[in-house]
Amino acid sequence: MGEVVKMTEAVSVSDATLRSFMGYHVKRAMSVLQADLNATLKPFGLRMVTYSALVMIVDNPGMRQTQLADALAIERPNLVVILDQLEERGLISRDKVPTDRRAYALNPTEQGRALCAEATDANRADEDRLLAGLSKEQRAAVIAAMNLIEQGGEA
Amino acid sequence: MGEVVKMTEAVSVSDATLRSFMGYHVKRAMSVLQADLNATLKPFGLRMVTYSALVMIVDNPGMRQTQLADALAIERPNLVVILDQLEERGLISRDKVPTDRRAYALNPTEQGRALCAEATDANRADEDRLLAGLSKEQRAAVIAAMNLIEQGGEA
DNA sequence: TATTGTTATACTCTATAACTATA
DNA sequence: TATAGTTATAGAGTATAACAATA
Repeated sequence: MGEVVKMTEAVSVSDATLRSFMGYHVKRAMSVLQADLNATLKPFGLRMVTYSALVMIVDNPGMRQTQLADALAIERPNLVVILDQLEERGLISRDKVPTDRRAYALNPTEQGRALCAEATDANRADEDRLLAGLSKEQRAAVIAAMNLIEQGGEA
Repeated sequence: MGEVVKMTEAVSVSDATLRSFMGYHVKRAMSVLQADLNATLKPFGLRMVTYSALVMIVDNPGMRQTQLADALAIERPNLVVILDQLEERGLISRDKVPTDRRAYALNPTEQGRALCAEATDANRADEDRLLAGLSKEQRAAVIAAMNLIEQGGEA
């Protein structure tokens, strides 16, 4: 350990270098978005992942677990626990596929559809509040930029 | 704009509902940005967090651990391990503060400053590549939007 | 042999309580 | 009492190998 060099008091901290990096800002924004989203979803007994999985199953009834894992960009083993939770709560069912006895067809229950619709409305309202300072065009521009970044990673 | 995420067989999966949510896109973009950034930092023996901490210390020599934790929005206990790594590699030092014997002043070493500059250059080049499809104005607009989201979370 | 869903496991990241030594 | 740094720990999130049943 060193000797005495410097001291800081009630001083402002400069993030001059980091501020010019996109990753820095996206990480911080993501942190807020995720916390906000999870708080909104909590009354429904859902988290960001479980909600995303439920939405996908409602939008694509009959899909298989491997498809869902690919679509959500998560690993198959990690999806199992998520689906267990949704199934235990009676929001989805794993139905046997007659043409392939290894696979399950994922389907939403009536309750699952209803909860999904409510959660989606709550979510929409929450994001509208959070993004109130942005015009529809600005919002679309940000989403386009995010998509571009996502594509760039594959190249 | 396509709604198709992936083709596992002859079947397309629709993410129509999720596509309209900002959180969905920011999460996916963040995943790419972080993977990309960490790959760029690997040759320097740094990760995203250790790099961020190093940059902050270089930009704000003498700052204390509590200040740094606040600035990076991470918990104090988690910062300890990060600083341990930077200190073991001789990139920073924890120097005693004469006016407060509880605290340490964080300072970069010469080696730390040098590595920080190299890593920052590599980072800049990497982000320029990833964001090549965006004009400077578009980039600034995205960063402004991210800042707005970050502020909104506090309200 | 390859694939579907599963189990077990491990590694990172993050969050909280409580300790020590100072203030 | 309160604060700075630390320790221990627990919870998410994420990644890989390997297994049983089936293709």
